[in-house]
Amino acid sequence: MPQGFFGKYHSIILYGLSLGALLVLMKWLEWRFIIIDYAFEIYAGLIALLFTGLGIWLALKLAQPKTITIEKQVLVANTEFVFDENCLNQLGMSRRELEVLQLMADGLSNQQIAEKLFVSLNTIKTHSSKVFEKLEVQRRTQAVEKAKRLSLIP
Amino acid sequence: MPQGFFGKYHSIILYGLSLGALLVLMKWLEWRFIIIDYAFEIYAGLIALLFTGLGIWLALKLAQPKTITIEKQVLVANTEFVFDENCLNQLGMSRRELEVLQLMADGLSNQQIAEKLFVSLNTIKTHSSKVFEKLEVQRRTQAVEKAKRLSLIP
DNA sequence: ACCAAAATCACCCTAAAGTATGAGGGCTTT
DNA sequence: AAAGCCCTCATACTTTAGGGTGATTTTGGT
Repeated sequence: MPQGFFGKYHSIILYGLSLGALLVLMKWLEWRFIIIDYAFEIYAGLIALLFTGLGIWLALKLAQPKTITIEKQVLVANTEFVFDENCLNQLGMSRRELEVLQLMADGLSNQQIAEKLFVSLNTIKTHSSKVFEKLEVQRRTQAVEKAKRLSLIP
Repeated sequence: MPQGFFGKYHSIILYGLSLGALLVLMKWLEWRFIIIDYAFEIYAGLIALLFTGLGIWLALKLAQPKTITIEKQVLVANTEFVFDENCLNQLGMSRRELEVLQLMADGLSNQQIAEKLFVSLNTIKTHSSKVFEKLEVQRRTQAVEKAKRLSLIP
């Protein structure tokens, strides 16, 4: 702010300085040639100047800065994955179905998923079918692709 | 410049005019009614108050708002995809095989890939088998997953 | 022009995936 | 208590995927 301050408010500062210079000049003239009749006006001017400056200073100091949020797009290789539960509910997907979907995305076969979850192959088939329905896809590769797009899985 | 001058510095001009007007007013008041001992102090206080307010107003009007720029990082899905040709050659993957792999990643069935590439289903099967060999996987879901990890496909 | 790699296709077979339907038990909501 | 959802499992069937082998044609490079 130090150098920016003069840059931004140089008009006001110059105004102040010139007014001050003018007053000094007038005072000098007054002293030189004129009787001090206008002392009051001069003082008033000085006070006005001073407190104008004070007001400006106050305003600049106390003004709460406006925050401008600039969204900077950053390409991140692998972002922290935030699970979109809203989307999950919206699709009506159950926990178990999501679990199966995740394992599907890991490239496991239905048989492997069944073993991993200690259920039968048929159960996994049922789950995967429902997942395909809810994701409106026909194949597991499509399901995985779509689930990733919807942030259901990393 | 004439109207531009006023446009740029009208605040300053108004300030000057109002200062002058105030002085005249006070002088007039002084003449008219009051001879008080502490007239000067009162006037000075009024002036200080008034011009402090004026300064504040000026600062708020003229100063471009103090801004705090917050750069919010927006995570953008890896738009720029840099294809790793080295890896491709290292694996001994051919163009056509990569093409099949890409379509596989889009969730297409072998039949759909065959239609899209104007070749027979058996050809696609041959290609996909070779892809699986070279990627050392057993299923297409695994192939897609690994290919993405290796930056062979977006 | 030749060789190697790539691309194409076919056939057969098995495994896996996917569809459809039904059914029973557990849980929550109404 | 009934309704509804979820999870489970089964059976039967169709489709797709994948492995293996072999063959022909294109293509790219020395």
